[in-house]
Amino acid sequence: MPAARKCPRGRPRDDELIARRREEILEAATRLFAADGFARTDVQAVADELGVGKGTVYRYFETKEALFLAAADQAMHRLREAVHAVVDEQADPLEQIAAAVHAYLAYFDAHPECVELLILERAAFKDRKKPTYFEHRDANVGRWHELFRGLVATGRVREAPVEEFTETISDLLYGTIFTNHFAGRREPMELQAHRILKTLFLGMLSEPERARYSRAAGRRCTS
Amino acid sequence: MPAARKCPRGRPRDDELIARRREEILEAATRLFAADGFARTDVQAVADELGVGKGTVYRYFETKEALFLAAADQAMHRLREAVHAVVDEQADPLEQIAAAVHAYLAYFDAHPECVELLILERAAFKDRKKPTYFEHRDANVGRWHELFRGLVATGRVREAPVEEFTETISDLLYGTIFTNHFAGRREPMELQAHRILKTLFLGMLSEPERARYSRAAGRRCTS
Amino acid sequence: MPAARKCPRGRPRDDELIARRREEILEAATRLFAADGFARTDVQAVADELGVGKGTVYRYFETKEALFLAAADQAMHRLREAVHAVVDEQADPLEQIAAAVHAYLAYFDAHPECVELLILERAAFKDRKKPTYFEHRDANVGRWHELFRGLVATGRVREAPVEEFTETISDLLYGTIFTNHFAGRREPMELQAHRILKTLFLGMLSEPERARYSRAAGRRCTS
Amino acid sequence: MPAARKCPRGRPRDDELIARRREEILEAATRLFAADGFARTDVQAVADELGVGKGTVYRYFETKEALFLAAADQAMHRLREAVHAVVDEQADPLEQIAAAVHAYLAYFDAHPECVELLILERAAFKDRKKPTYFEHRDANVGRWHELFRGLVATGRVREAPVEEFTETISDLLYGTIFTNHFAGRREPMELQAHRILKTLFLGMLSEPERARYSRAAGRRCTS
DNA sequence: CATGAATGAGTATTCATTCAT
DNA sequence: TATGAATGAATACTCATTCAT
Repeated sequence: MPAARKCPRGRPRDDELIARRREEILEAATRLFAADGFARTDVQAVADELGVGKGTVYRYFETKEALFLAAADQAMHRLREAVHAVVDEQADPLEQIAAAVHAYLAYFDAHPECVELLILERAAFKDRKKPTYFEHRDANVGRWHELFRGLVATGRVREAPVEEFTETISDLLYGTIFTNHFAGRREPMELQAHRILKTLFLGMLSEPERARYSRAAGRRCTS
Repeated sequence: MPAARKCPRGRPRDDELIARRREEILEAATRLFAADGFARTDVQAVADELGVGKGTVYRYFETKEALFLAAADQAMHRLREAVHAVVDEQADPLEQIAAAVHAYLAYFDAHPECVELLILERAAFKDRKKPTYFEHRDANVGRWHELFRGLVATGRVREAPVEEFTETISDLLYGTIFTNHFAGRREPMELQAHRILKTLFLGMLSEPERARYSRAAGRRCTS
Repeated sequence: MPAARKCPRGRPRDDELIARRREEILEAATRLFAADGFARTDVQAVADELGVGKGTVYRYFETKEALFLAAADQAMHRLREAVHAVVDEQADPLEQIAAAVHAYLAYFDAHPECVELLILERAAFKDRKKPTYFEHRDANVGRWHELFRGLVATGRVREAPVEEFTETISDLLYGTIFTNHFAGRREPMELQAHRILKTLFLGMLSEPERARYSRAAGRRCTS
Repeated sequence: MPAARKCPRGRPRDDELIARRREEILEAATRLFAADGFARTDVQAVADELGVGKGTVYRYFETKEALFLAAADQAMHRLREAVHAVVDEQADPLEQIAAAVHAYLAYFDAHPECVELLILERAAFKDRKKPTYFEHRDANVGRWHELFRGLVATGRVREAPVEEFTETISDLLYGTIFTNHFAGRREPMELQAHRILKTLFLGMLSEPERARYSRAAGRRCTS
């Protein structure tokens, strides 16, 4: 008799154990993939890192590819959670934007491996899959569109299609984390967030030049 | 007189042919690397594409890696040339900025393979080399710093360290080409350039909100 | 108590099987290397010979080179054992020498592949390693020096530095196995051993000539 | 008749030039093959060493293999010449033997590359060719047989088939040059020659032991 | 369930040889 | 005749995946 195998009353939470193990594998995988790249990381190395057999890793993830994609997905999930958490603390929409920018930069500042994962995913799975990053971004963008619609309606943000704002912010942040990571930029994260927000909110031109530029742009559009 | 020792026995080398062949290899390589990734592209495939033997490719590039890096370098060189060409046609500094943004986006719009190359380089050669993109960027940035110093001095751009401007523009453009390429964004390139310039120059806020934000930002800084 | 942590999850390793497999691989490798040379022997061929996958061979030996050197080492070990076994059966030192000579020649007569291995090792690993043969020889020579010292002391062998004897024997045997193998000499092994021992023990000269030669040599030395 | 093919009076000695060039190539090849082994020596390297094109080497030797074998053959030729030269200076047969032993050892002492060539030839061309060394040896051995027949007839060497003597000497010398070269033996060449001759001529046993051994050997043979 | 032994497809690189010039 | 550009056959080694224990 294989016996109580964890006693009467219960045999509880094998599921929990399984979930925890899954997380552990994903974390080890993230670390190693980010450090060595997809091709140069052996599944064996992931198993070794955890002190388990290689077969065990394969019980949790069908293929090396699935393991990698799950790791990328996890990273994006956590980014989303981190951003949501601070956004929800703010009432004012502009403050929400500011909070989101801070949280976004802070997340990748604290988890540079995640930037690596974004790159690696593209390099390794170009034609097999829509990038995880954009999947997550698109799932989120509707909410920001609404927010901007409100801001335009209340006259706090200038008139323009709201997509212009979300895309610009999105691109700027995306480019920033890459540059931070690849070029090894050492600007303190807080200052960087301020700089970005200031430029996004106010632009670069001086007051007199703004007027001139607006007029010129207007002419161009109506011509 | 045996003539200026100018009768090199044997088949003479044709430098021009060599240079042309080199370019051809690089172009085929760019195409294939971009299409399939570094690891999945055989050197054999590059040779086949050109109808030459594999050994010939190796006569021109010591290793597959060298071939790849040369392709990436060529792409960046051409970007630089394309940008310089249009910038030099403009006299007004703000027009120069606008021209550069257009040219940058137009280049990657016309050569999406180059975006791929940037990604692949990072994924494959993370620790072996400073990314080609940033090497070229850094070689260029001084010129833009000066330009912005002039704009600040003449009061056309608001007071701020010029690095803030160059970095913001740089990051925004970098993020934009990636998003365009990865997420398959279909916004017409010209419109995109306008959107980006408008936001960079004017910011997002409405006039009344600008005042409020400036005041708040000022308070924060002095507190 | 979960029992002496002696329940290693998973398939248990079978050390004996591993050792046997190792031997088998070494034997196949010896055969093939000897037949075709180092360069012309594929690791795949070794695997095929055993009906296993190539990867399996690499589980046991890190590189083709390591496989080869292990094969050479095994051959020398066995030579040593074969020689020791017969030497230990003899009490008289001269008989021991005779037994060693017989065993040495018999070993290479029975295992001509081993002669090949000696050659191949030198040809392939000249600058990477002290030849296995000489490593083993040097590990053994002390014992023979002692034996000869005893023989000189008891007046059974003429006065001379004992190294002269060991080196001469060693060189003669070494040259003999090479010549046997390379030139395809067909002299029966037993006769060959007798011929060698007789010459080593008695020399080639006739009695009268010995006297003359000794005198001449003496003159030369004292002059 | 294809015309004077050699012109009127003069344009002399192309043949001589060709022969000289051939020698040069062979010398460079010997050096490089000995240093790096057959497989690791590129024909290109031989060409570079001489400052000529690779095609030129191929004009003189059909294949890399032919080049190697010619180099080995040249080495053996020179050995033969060196030995003959000193032998012919001696009148007494025993002195001739001594002179040959000296010359043989001196040759390989001065040209260690030749030892390498012997090895390499065996390793690379085992089944394609009778070793050059033995070809040359066999071409020579008849002469030594005669010499020994004379020595036996005149009672200067003990009664025995003359092959016993030539083979023993041959094997001992062969083994000696290998050991010298492989094990890096540093015994001065002159001393080594004396040691070898003394043992060959006188044997190792003391006078009393000789008698005993001879008797025992006799018993064994007649039993 | 966990393990790790076994497998074999997949690939960059070298270099002897040829032959157009 | 000499050259060296072009060629492509040949080959060790890795590592994702499977499956017997």
